Formats: sequence, structure tokens, C-alpha cells
Amino acid sequence: MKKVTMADVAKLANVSKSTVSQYLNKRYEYMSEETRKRIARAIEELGYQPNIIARSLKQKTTATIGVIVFNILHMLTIQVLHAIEEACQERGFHVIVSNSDDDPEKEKKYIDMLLAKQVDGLIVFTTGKNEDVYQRLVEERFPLVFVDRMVPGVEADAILLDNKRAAALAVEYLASHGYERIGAVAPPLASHVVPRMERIEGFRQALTEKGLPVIADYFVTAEISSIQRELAKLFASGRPPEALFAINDLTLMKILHFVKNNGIHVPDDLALISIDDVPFADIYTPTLTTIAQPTFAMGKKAAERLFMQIVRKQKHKPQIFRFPPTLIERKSVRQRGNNNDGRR
Amino acid sequence: MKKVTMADVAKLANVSKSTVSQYLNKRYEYMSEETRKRIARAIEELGYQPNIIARSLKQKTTATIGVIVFNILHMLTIQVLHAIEEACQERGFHVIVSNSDDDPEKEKKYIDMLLAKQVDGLIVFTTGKNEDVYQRLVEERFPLVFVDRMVPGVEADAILLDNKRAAALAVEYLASHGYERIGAVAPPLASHVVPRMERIEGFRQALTEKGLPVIADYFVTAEISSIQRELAKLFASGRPPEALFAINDLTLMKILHFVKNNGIHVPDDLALISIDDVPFADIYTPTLTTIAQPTFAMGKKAAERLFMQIVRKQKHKPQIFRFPPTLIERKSVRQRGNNNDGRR
DNA sequence: TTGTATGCGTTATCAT
DNA sequence: ATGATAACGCATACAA
Repeated sequence: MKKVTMADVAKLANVSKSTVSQYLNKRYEYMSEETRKRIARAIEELGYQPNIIARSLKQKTTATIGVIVFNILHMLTIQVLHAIEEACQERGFHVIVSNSDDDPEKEKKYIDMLLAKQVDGLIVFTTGKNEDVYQRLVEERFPLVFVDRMVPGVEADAILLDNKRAAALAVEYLASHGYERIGAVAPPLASHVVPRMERIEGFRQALTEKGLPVIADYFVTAEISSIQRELAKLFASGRPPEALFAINDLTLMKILHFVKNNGIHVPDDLALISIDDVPFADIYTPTLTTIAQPTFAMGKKAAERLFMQIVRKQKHKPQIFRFPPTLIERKSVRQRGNNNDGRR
Repeated sequence: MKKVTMADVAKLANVSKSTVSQYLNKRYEYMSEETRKRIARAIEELGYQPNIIARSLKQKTTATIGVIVFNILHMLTIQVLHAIEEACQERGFHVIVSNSDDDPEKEKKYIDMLLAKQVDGLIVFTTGKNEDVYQRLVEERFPLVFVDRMVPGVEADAILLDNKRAAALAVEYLASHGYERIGAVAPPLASHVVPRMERIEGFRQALTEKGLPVIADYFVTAEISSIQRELAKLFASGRPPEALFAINDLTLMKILHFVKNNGIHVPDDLALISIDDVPFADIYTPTLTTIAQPTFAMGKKAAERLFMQIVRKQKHKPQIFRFPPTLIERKSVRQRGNNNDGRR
């Protein structure tokens, strides 16, 4: 099928392989117009296409990067991936995408496979584990960038949202609209899942800074599948929160399910604000006030940093980049002028 | 960095490269327990990892496939991609993802680059153009599978939704609920964008089969960005449709915007049904009746067919697989018992 | 300006 | 059971 090689072109053009090679690499400074044309014609005629694998073997570089994500279906993932892919195209790089499913074992396996495939660098939406593996990579100066999450002990570039700021934005906005009893909803906390920790911690801090009550019961942290149940408990017993802060789109979805199933009116019965700007934010009723991440910029930055490491393999100072969240004001939080907490 | 090679292992273990190679490929039938252990230890000690590029050069196979998509942000894309990625992982394959942005030029370029990189096969969500390029691929028996769309003249495997059936499902459901004046909304029609054509054609056919009026004005085909404007015209002049069929999620979004901005009540003023099961379908008010595509099954099938072509490179009969749509009944279409068309 | 020779890290063939 | 050697397709130093 694809059997035509450089040797074939050389033969047809009556030159040597080296000359063809030079031609391909645009080193035609010392090449006669004549031979250049002959080679061009030979290539054309044979439909020759260079074998990049062979080139890679020689040059020890593949113009390919690996991206490992913990959840390929997540909106953030896909948007960042989009930016990464675009940046790579501009540089003539390819990207191999692997989905770890948030399983550290899989993650480790894919890192190994990708390395074996000689990728020039790795961008990873990490599970947060595998510290040893990453440690080895940074020691070897292998180009590596974390996105969205990171591994605490590892000194590598990381592209993160300014999570504390995002949480603070939410609290401040709610506070300025007269809300006091505010709850937060998140998946289970785990020290290796950095954004979750930072958002909840940021939330707690902002609350105290604003002089608002920190109510233990109002911190709903549960598996996504149990969130509705937990919310039901919360709203059944005692005084429910006036507002809820969803730390990401998945938890928001669950809250939205919950309010729909229970006839809770947003924002009159319950105000809502969340991180991640969901696509339906402005067609939902009410439209959803959200805190957006600059996903495209983050992906672009991740690619940039990786390329930086790839081109100059010397030591570089690993940095953590915190991207600013943006509050998008819509209608799921209203101004609570007078302290009415009745329905409708 | 990653400099330890098979030769190093061989030296340390006091054997030849060939023996190490055999060990790696698990051909230890004729290998003494003794040497096997020595090799294992040497590998361990040196942290040796085989260079897959070198292997690929020799074996002429990369265990890598290319996937070219016309819109990486599209929900369908991402779900199908997920399935493809999973299937590939099971087989130890990697997938390189490229985004053509629905630009045939880009598409062509990526095909060439991917071929140069010696991918073992291509799954493409095609722009519908580049017939010549694809023609050449099938002539060369290069493993190729189209997904979602296809290129009319090209005899290759294609994984498609049964688009006509999907449109018919919509019409039948609407008809059975008492709707008669039904419109459809789609991006501009183009003969090379197969699903669009098939859905609209299927819609028209189903209408006539059901004895319902086919009203030219009710076919809204416009750029996504102009759809709202076109809908406004339609609803301003004359008698608006009682129900609308959105041929995909993007058009649905625009319709949803439109009804929100114009205070049109769904389903009382206007019933809605669409292809693609959007994630917010059952938190929207009313919940959205949709026609879902079996995205995961489609992705899996695409990978399967590609693998089939990859393993036995002999001729195979190209097939078009049409996957059955599923109507998910929710609340955006109501039973129109009595012919009231008033509001609320 | 172009050609020769060698190496990249494997696998495969054929000896031994 | 294990080893020597020749590919794989290209790039590059050096020669001519």
C-alpha cells in the first residue's frame, strides 16, 4: 500500500537518498534548480509521503504530545482540550488523548504507554495520585503540565482556576444580595483533589470574612448519586439554607434536579450560584448566575507552557498559574431587599 | 533522559539483544529460567522501557488510530469519542484526535499528516468533501470508517443514525398527539451534509405519509446565528406552527432561546421535539421530549469495524450501519385533546 | 552541489 | 536455548 520510500524517489530522480532528504527538509540552498525539479516531479509521480516514524526514530522527537484526562465527558475537559488541540495544530503537533476515568492505576499505565510511544510531553488532568511517577518525570525534566488539578508534592507547571477566589466571588455576590445562610454542595472531599478542597476552603473563609454563619449542616459533600438524597434531608430538617453554592457543573445539575422534583422556586425559595458556565445557563428559567472559568485561555496556556519545556529542555522554574474566574450575573440570585423568606 | 536501550539491558544481563527482544515479546518457550530472570532483573535495574517508535518502524504498525472530527465541542462528537477511546484502550491502541472545524482543507491536511504518522486507521466525522482523498484511501484498502456523516460517492464503512426514522419518529409522535401544523428547524442544507438532508427529507416524507400539510414557510433552514431572527419572522407573520422539530441540539438551543425571549409557552403555545438528547433535558421546564442517538454504541461499532479492517487487510464489503433512534418521552409535547390553541 | 556510510532501537532470519 | 546480522526509512557527517 504505502510502500513508496525515499529510495524510490531517489532512483526515479536519479539522485541519492540524501539529496531527497535535503530537499524534503528544505535545505535547497546548494541544490540545482534542475535536480530540485526532478525530485519534485518524482515525488509527485510516485505519490511519495515521508514516513514520520522513521524520522522520529532518528530525531528522537515525535511532534506528538499526550493528554490524559480524568473525565473526557466533562465540559471543562472538552473545552480545554479544544484549545490544546488548536495550539498543537498551529505547531504541527498531534495530540493523543487518553481517558483515565479518574483511576490512578489507569493513569499510571497510560503515562507509561505514552512515554513508550515517545511523546514529546504530557498534559494531564490528573487523578491527584501517582506522586512517585510524576516525581520521576520532573527529575528527568520530562515536559509536563497539570491542568485543573495537580499533585501536591510535585514541582511541575500547573494551570488552575483561582479556586479560592471563585468561591469568594460566590459568597461576596450572595452576601451583597442580602443572603446570610448559605450552603455549599460538592462531591466528597479528598486531599488529592485540589480544586474541591480549595473551593470549599475558600467558601468557608469567605463566609467568615463576611461575618456570615458557617453552618456544618450546610456543607453537603456526597457522591454525585447521593446528592439529591442529602439535599432532601437538609431541606426536611430544621431551617434550610437561603442560597446554595455548587462547586461545579455536576453538582449544579443535581441541585437543579432536586429543586425541580421538590417544587422549590429559584431564586425565591433558594438562590443558586455555581462554578462552571453550563451551556444552558441562559435558557434555563431563571437564567443561571454562574462563575465561569476561562477554559480556552487555560488550554492555550497549558500548551504554551508545554512547548516551552519541549523546546528548551534546560531546567525551568515550575509555576502554578491561577486563572481568574468571572462572575456571570443572571437571574438565579435576586436582591433580597426586605427580609422576606416566604415562598413566591 | 530516556536513553537506556535494549543493548544496555543485553549487556547487563550478559545476553544478546535478540534474546532480550524475545523475552519482551514473551517468546520464552526456549529460554532458560535462568536467563529469563537475569533479563528481568536487568530491565528492572535500568528502568528500561522499550521504544515503540523503533518497533513501529520495523513492524509497520503503530497501534495508533486517527480520529478527525468536524466539531470537537459537539456533544455527539465527545460521546462517540469516549466510546472509541475506550474500545481502543482495550486493544492497546492510542487515538490521535484532530479537529477539522468543518473545513475540508484542514481535513485533507490532517489526513495527510496522520497517514505520514503511519496511523493504522482513520475514523472520521467528515466535512463531506474531499471525495478524491477518500477514494484513494479505499482503493488502497486503508482502514477507514465514517461516523455521523459520510461522503456520498465513497464506498467505506459508515456509522450513521437512522436519520429518516428519527424524523419519522418525531412526526409520528407529534401526529399522535394531535399536532398538524408542524415546522422543522435546521442549519442550511447542503448535499454533502448527509444527516441534515436525510432528517429534513425524512421529515417531509413522514408529513405526507401522515397526511399532514407540508408548509414551505415552516421549514426554517438558516445559519445557527440567524435562526432566532428567522423564527421571529415566522411567528410574526401569518399562522405560526403548533409544533417544531429541531434536527439537532444546536438548533434546539436556538429555539429555546427564542421561546424564552418571546414568552412563548412550551408546550401550550408550541410543542418541541428534537434529535440529540441534551444533558439538561430533564431539568428544563418543561422537560424536553427528545430523540436520542445511541452514541456509545455508535462509537463502539466504529472502533470495531476499524479494527476488523486493520486485522484482516483483505477486501471487506463496506457497509452503512444505521443505528436506531430512541424517543424519550417527556413534557415538551402534550396531548392536544380538544383543539384549543389559546395560550395557557 | 551531490553521494556514501552510518546510526536510530527494534524485530526477524538464520545460524550455532 | 541463544547470538550475529540484516533490515525498517530517514537524517547527517563527511567525502567527493
